[in-house]
Amino acid sequence: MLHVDLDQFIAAVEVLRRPELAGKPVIVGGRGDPTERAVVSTASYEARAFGVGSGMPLRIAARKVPEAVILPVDSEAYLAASDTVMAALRAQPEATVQVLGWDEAFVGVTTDEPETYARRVQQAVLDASQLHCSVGVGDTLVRAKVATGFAKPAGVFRLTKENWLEVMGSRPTIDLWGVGPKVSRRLATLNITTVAELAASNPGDLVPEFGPKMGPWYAQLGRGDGERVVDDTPWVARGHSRETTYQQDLTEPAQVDDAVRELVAHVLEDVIAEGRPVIGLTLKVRYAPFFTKTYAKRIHETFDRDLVLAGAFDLVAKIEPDRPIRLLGFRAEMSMPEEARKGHTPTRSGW
DNA sequence: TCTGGGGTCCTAGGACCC
DNA sequence: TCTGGGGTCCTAGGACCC
Repeated sequence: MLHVDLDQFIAAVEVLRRPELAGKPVIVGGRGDPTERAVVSTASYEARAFGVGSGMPLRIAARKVPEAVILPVDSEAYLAASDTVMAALRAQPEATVQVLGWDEAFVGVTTDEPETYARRVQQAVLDASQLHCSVGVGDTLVRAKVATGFAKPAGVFRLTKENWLEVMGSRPTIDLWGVGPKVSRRLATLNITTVAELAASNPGDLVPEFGPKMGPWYAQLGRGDGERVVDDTPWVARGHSRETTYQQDLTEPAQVDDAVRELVAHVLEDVIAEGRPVIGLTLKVRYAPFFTKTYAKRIHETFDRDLVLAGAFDLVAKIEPDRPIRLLGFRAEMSMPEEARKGHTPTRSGW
């Protein structure tokens, strides 16, 4: 199978509609105002050369590259570009397409010449969208996904059982898709620092540290093994949430009340569009300066706005008083159609 | 003048039941 | 008087991804 990933997706879309930006350091984030609390969504190669990367506070990025062009996030434009790209992928002969986000997808296909097929896919995407992409070829989803990292920019790379350890074995575990800073550190306490060491580990040995599911899963990840089937089953959302970081910390209860009403109203719009009842609520609170608490409760299946709002205020009542609040998030979990409980991947989530 | 916003899934521990 | 063992549900929190 193939893993297709657009290069510099957001920055590339911005440059497409503003050609004068080509070759300049472009940073996209927040409302495009580096004095606000926001982070970088994407930086162009030119901006990355200055050490700017996604996730970095916008004001720090602006300080690193004073001459950068800073643009607001325009999700509708990216979604439209994404739809064009995904349609081009689905139009490929015999392709099964599993969308992972705005700018990437797995493409399942049976062919003796995957590199040739990959080049055709790249050309089709370019023709349809004027965007360049990189393609990883693999015999599992994990290997195809990891291969794409070696294909950038605009290339093709193959990673299979045959060359997995040769290519990945000496790399740190954090290079794996699904291993982050915390897990790589915990693995290191078990004397596992490289992919080869993880691949050679006994799955059972990881259970005490990571639990019955995650332990064996990490061992499998180290070998590059796992799912081999691209699944194009439509995604079913588990829930919807809204978060807001306030430019000024909230200090008054009345401010919190207003903020919660607004978040709940927005989430309910999304939930109502899904047409499935709400069964759970979570309130996330980031207290200034920087620690986060979540409060959750289950509720009986309901479509009723007032019941959801009442549940939200049950959770608000648990907020620690006298602490300034920097962020509020509200999530509504929805009941699932029984047949959709397992196995689906989000088609769209952030960037 | 640090640290977005949208998601998914897993785990620990307590409550409660038989 | 002391208190097993299995199970489920719920809340809180952790980790990761794009």
